[in-house]
Amino acid sequence: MAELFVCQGSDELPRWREAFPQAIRVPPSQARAQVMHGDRVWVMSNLEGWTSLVTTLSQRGAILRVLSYTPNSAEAFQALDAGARGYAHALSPAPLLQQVELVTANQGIWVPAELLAQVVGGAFKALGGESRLQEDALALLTERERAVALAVAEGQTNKEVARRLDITERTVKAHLGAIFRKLGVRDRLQMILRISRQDARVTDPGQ
Amino acid sequence: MAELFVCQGSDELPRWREAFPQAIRVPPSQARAQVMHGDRVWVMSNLEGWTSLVTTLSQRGAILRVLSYTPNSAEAFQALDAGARGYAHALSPAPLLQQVELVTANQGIWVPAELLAQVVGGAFKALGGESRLQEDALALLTERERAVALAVAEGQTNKEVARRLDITERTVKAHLGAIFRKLGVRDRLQMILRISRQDARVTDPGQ
DNA sequence: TCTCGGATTGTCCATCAGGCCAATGTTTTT
DNA sequence: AAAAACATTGGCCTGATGGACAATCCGAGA
Repeated sequence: MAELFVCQGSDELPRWREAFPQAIRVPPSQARAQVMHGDRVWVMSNLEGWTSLVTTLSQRGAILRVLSYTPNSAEAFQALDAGARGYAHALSPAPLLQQVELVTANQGIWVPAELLAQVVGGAFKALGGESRLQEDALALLTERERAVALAVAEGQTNKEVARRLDITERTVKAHLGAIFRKLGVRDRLQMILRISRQDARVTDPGQ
Repeated sequence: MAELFVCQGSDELPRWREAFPQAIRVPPSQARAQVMHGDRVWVMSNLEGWTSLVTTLSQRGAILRVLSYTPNSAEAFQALDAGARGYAHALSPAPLLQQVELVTANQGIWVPAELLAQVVGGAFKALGGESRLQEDALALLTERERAVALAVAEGQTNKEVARRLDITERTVKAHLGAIFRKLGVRDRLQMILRISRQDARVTDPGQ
């Protein structure tokens, strides 16, 4: 039961490597030859013909997960329809990837919380995972800090945020400093990754 | 984070008790009062108004699973649509129930394998068939530029990227300049928003 | 062969980002 | 009432960032 990662030579995905240090990288040309029943396989959605590859390998009895740089519901459907059991952002942090691994290895389906609603149907109320943790991070902030954080998360500069909130750029910096301290990040980049992308730790229902 | 089992007085479900010895049985009348955010809840589908109960509790932030004596895809859909993350046979053996627990506790969805195709397929149809892949912003970049972009998208500084790729910080800047030009963005923030968070549009104007 | 795009590095420079120290006024909590 | 937290702004300083202009090397084509 090998752990395999099908990708182009260029993609190293350090976070993925961090999550699965013992896994094997496989070029798409050799995937069909190497994957066997029971293998756990990750496939990048930027490969040529990834859907047919996923179909083939899942019919063979492998557990398929698809990673995408641009997750969207349409692609998620393609992945699931092709037989994948998991679909996530290619740049997801290691704990999240391990969570996906855990879920899919146990006959579960894993898709990003924000796509869940669309995957299951119109009115699916998915209040789990990301949104909750996301709000946890934002919940640590004050009203004003949250406003600054959200503006910065849209890619605005301090000056632009200042104009939008009608305060001085200096004040924006003050809020940002407080935000960084509270969230334990070093700069706006890390902050964005913290509040706008999925973050998860594996839950062990250890009785 | 309690483990709760909402059922009529008659249902004892020894297998369920075996799987979760420490769990609490709750009559449906008290479920709304006792369930809190983060609780893991199992609901029997033979209860009056189980769908609204599931909806309420899942919106409250609990993790919902539905157990049925007569599993079928229609009911599975109802359960998922109401916010449940798991759906299984009420008489499933203990290890399977624990598996459902594990999967759903980790943001996964669990439905019986024989219903999987219909659930996924149904959602697929509901959204209007296959759709075209949006062009990948990363595809516009060269091999090296992509590597830089991905590293930067993880929140790394130019210096860190330089170390990782074993090039000068100056070269990193050169690549970034080319990336910004190609993607039409002004800085790394905008680039990240561009390559790692493309909005999920299902609309398909072409065709 | 000669040109073109890509990878690499350099210097110079204006701007941006954040940290540090400090201040004032308001609101909330104890 | 006193303490703590929050919102606001100031100056100063260091390092990070990105553009402009320019150079070298290399492989793929015309």
